[in-house]
Amino acid sequence: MEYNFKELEQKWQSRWREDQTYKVEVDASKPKFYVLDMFPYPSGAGLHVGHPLGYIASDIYSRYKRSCGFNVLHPMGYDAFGLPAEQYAIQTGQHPAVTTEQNIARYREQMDKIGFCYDWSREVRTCEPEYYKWTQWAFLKMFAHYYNNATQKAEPIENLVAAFEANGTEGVDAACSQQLKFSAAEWAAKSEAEKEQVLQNYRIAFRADTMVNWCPQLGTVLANDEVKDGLSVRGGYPVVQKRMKQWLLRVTAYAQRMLDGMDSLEWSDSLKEIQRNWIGRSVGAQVFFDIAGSDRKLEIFTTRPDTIFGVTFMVIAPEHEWVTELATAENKAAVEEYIEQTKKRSERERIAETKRVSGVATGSYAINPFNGKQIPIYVSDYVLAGYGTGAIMAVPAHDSRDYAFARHFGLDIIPVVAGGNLEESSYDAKEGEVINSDFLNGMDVKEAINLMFDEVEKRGLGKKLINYRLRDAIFSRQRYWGEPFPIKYEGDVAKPLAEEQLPLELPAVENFGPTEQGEPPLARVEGWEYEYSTMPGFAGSSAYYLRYMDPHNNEALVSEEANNYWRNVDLYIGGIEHATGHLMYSRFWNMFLYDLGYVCESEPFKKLVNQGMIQGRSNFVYRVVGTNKFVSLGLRKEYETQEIHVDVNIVKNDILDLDAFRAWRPEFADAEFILEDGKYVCGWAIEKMSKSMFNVVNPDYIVEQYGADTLRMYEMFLGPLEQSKPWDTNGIDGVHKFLRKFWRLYFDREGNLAINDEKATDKELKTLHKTIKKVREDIEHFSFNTSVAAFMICLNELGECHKREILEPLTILLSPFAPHIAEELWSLAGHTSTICDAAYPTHDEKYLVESAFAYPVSINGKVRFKKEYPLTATAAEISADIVTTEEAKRWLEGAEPKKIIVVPGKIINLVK
RNA sequence: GCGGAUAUGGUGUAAUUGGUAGCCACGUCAGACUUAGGAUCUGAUGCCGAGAGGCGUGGGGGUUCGAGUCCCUUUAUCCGCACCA
Repeated sequence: MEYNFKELEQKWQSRWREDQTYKVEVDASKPKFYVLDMFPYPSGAGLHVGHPLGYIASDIYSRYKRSCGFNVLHPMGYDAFGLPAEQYAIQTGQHPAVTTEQNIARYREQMDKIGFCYDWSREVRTCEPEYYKWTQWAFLKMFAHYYNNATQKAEPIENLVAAFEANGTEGVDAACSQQLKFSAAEWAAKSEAEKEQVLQNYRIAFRADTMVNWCPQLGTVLANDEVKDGLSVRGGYPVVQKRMKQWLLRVTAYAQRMLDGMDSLEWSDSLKEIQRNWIGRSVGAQVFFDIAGSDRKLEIFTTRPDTIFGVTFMVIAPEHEWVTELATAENKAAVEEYIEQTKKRSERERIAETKRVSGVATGSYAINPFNGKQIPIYVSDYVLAGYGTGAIMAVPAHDSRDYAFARHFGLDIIPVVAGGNLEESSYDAKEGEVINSDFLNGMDVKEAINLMFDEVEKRGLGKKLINYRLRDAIFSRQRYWGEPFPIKYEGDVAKPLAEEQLPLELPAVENFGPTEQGEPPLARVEGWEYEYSTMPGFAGSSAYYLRYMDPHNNEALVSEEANNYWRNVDLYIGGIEHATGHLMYSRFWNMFLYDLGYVCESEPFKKLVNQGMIQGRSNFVYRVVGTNKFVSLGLRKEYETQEIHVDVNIVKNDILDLDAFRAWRPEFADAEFILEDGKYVCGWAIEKMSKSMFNVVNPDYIVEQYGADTLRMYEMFLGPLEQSKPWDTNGIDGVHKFLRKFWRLYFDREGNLAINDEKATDKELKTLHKTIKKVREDIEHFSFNTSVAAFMICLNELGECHKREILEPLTILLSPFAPHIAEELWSLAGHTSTICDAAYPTHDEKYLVESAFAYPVSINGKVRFKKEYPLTATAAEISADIVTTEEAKRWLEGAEPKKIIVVPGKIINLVK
């Protein structure tokens, strides 16, 4: 019987579907395990061969865990709201719901062919009202809560109102946009609208007038993680800064908890580092500087209060609220012109020109609170409005940016820390002896910083403060294809809908572009009395892992019972590109729900593995310039040639299929070839997988040619999961050959089923148990490439063997990797239940002992011995030969260098 | 500029975590079978050398009986952040 992968893969896929083999329920009798893939955005292009990499890894792990006796939750769904579908709708008039539906069908079809063990009864789609009801619900909860810094958790906004009524802001320590100060009487005197205005300063979901990333081409604002190098991540359009009224989420309230929480997570260090940088915690001092001739005080933030005696000027951002006020009559024109100039520059230009020094004096002066010196105040765009207070004290001697500015404008540079060469550059290091600084002189920098924190506070000039680079997340998008906000307006006052009114469904529209007045598409909907913006892409993906636990519950996001059982994700697999977006928002969202008692774990994803990206491997042909002749790679130097991308699907092992090439495009129909050794060899390069480079390899094509099991194993065999690597179809034969060989183990040379009950030899048992140990350990360590290699070694060692005692455990061992062939062989061996219910084999140590190494130290250090043990030797017998380090030492002193020290496994380290 | 990662045959990679470098594959070469096939099987294959032998994990240095692995230094590539005070 031949290995007919097509037939048997279809057979088992439909059997799994009919039997609902992979459907799971809460089962208190078994330990749970939750394996999750980052759900895909269903784009029109379908899946290419790189997408399933992580899915295959998680599938192998799920099947393995299940086989080890765990109740495994392994769901899949779609992140279905988003920009591309809407952009497509604007161009074609096709409703995003329609194209999304089509794309999902295509994705599902492609995924099914690979044989994943998802519980599809739990599928979620973020664009469906039953799902986004809970996205809106969470938003309402955030609107109704504030973050209490004292208790370090979210609390109902009513508590805050009660506090205001009792004592005003006195004693309130809450996360907010601005520090406010008012008494109980002042609070009582406010109108409803004014009170709401104040509360917006504290709500976790709130509306505010802020600087946003505005993308004119997309017609919407974007969050920081959706902008890269001044361009939108989706589409690559320029982004400008603009002041607008927007919904935001107060993620900054959770900055410290997100930092602390990371200690307990099994994430890669590099990913944790990216999140730490993004949060950007820095400890410093807030200091108020008097302004000469004004009762205003300029508030700044500095991490180097020790350098305050070296301050020679101040700088405020062009967007600083006092800019025009600080500009004196004679400087007003210059300041205003500078502000105008800055406004015109896009974010991208600003980034590109970071080395250019620009700025202008306001004409006003500040007073150094420590030495009374008057220092000029400048405006410059090297100070950012969004960080700290938008104003700095400049210490040119010890900050390179201040140094460049001072040099450019000829300002004083006063050293206050000994070290460096100020003729050339500033001395930024946080070490050395403090000089020119009154009472700080002679101290070490770190000592001085700490003293200054106390000193600033003691003199009433400010206080020690922790600043985060993390910004509150902008939560509205001026787009159609997203969750509507369950918010109405009375005047300018936001009124939330009641929970019972959810979901607020997205209405149908005809035209997906902005209105003539520049309003979002929802403004076109007649009778739409709610917010016109919709929620951003990350809204729907922030809590989807919770919904999978209980996807059809209409009473709660997730029932307490389901949540207490499944708790959180044990293994999360996905791309690193979500490091600062989804993975931050999800943690924030989950922590918020945890504070409110809706979920039982504060961290959503215990262990996270980032699979690498699969790049494309392009192939080239070389056309002799001006002809329709194509020259093979090795001979191209002899001609003047032009390199042309050729479809990788008509190239095999870099050899071009000449007929397929002629048929590929009409202009090549009468192509001639200059061959080497009768073949046309193509050139190649590693590039991004994209249609324009003809290097997209479709998984369906591979499944068609080799079968899903081969695709699964080959993707794993390609290299370590975390590593990015090019897709290279050359080499897939090796894996396919392995599966065919595995298949043949069950049959004799005539093709008859030949599995028998003969007793296995020690050698065969040794091979089996070695393989079991290796494969199990490799799966646990996500080292799937080496486990595939272990299977191949096993087969090479086994040769021809039809023994049930060997084949059955091997088949179970293989089943997570190649489930279809394993199922088929399992049933051929006479089993009626599916193989995924079979217990995963465990190894027996007694078959593993083979040989031991010894490295005694001879006089010249060159002697090495190896001792072989018979297969039947036990670990105990080998241990008897071990000479401990102490004994070895004594023995070495006796200078008998040829004696052997034997150590199985671990080798002892000898000291001469 | 700051932070992180990586570097091993013609190619993808492996190495008991300091212990025989190159497992397993691809590719290549040779052979077998064969109504020449993109099938199957066997063998060889790091480099130099006829050989003995020598060299060899990006480069240089160090620790060690012993280094791909640890330390210092340097180069290249990739990723993240980037006027964050």
